[in-house]
Amino acid sequence: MPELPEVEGVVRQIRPVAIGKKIEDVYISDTIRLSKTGGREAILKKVEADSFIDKVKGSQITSVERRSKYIYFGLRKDSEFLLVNHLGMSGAWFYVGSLMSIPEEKFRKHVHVVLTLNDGNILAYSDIRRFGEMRVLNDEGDYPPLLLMAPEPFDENALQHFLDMSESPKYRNKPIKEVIMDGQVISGAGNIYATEALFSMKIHPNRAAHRISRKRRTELFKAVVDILLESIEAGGSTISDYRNINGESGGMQNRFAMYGKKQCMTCGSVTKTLKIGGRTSVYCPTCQK
DNA sequence: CATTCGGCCCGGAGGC
DNA sequence: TGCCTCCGGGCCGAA
Repeated sequence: MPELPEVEGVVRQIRPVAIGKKIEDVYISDTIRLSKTGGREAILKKVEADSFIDKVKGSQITSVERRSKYIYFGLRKDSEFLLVNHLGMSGAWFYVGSLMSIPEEKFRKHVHVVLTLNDGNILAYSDIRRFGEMRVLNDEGDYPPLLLMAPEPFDENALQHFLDMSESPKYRNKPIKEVIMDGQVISGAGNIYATEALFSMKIHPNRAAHRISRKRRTELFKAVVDILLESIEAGGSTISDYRNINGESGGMQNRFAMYGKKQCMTCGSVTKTLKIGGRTSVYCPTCQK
């Protein structure tokens, strides 16, 4: 499940091969078309398949940026607009000569959007679970949730934002893990990195936000930033479906101290799990208080 | 009016 | 082998 570090890795790889290229053709899978016909909105949100093609085909890619867990493709055709993509649970981009060059069958058989570039290669979007999203927007304002996202965690105002939000009426009584994973409080940290940061700080995931001192919350925020940076460095985490645009897995999963562990690496206790904010949360009952 | 909760978009994995 | 259940990021609408 791609979180900030995985999306950052993808963006860093797509940027040099995509910027300045023209999108000569666009393909949408029959599966997605069928979903739209059936009144559902798998992947393509608020836009019909043919309308999506009309808008994107013939445009030039002017920028590729990450914002939280979203990828923003800056496109230009007559005027500037955005193609915004969220990878959901299992979204992956592949930059290849043809679909047959996508390394694994499970990704090949779930390709739903293909952008043919004028360099002879394609950017193919595969999404096994179809939890991903694509939107065509004039700007961020066309999709208001984007405007509500917390600052980038590496921005200088992100810490203050986190401290303020975690003390606000809406969040102060919530479990700290749920607060960390809320994209309006911290951008880009999901289950994996929230779990790791809380373990490194020895904080119980169910502790109410306001029951942690400001000083400790400041340290916790820094722990989140550190784990995100470490993961970017390691090429992201591959649990099952994350791959970079060359089909390679990340390396961060080998450095987890708590996520997915049956036993605490520090004290040997059997770990416990709890449902927090609807997500499975693993923690050490001995180390985390 | 604000918060909470279930639904939605799904295939794959694991249990029986 | 085949069916059932669970899982999940994030938004949305109903309660």
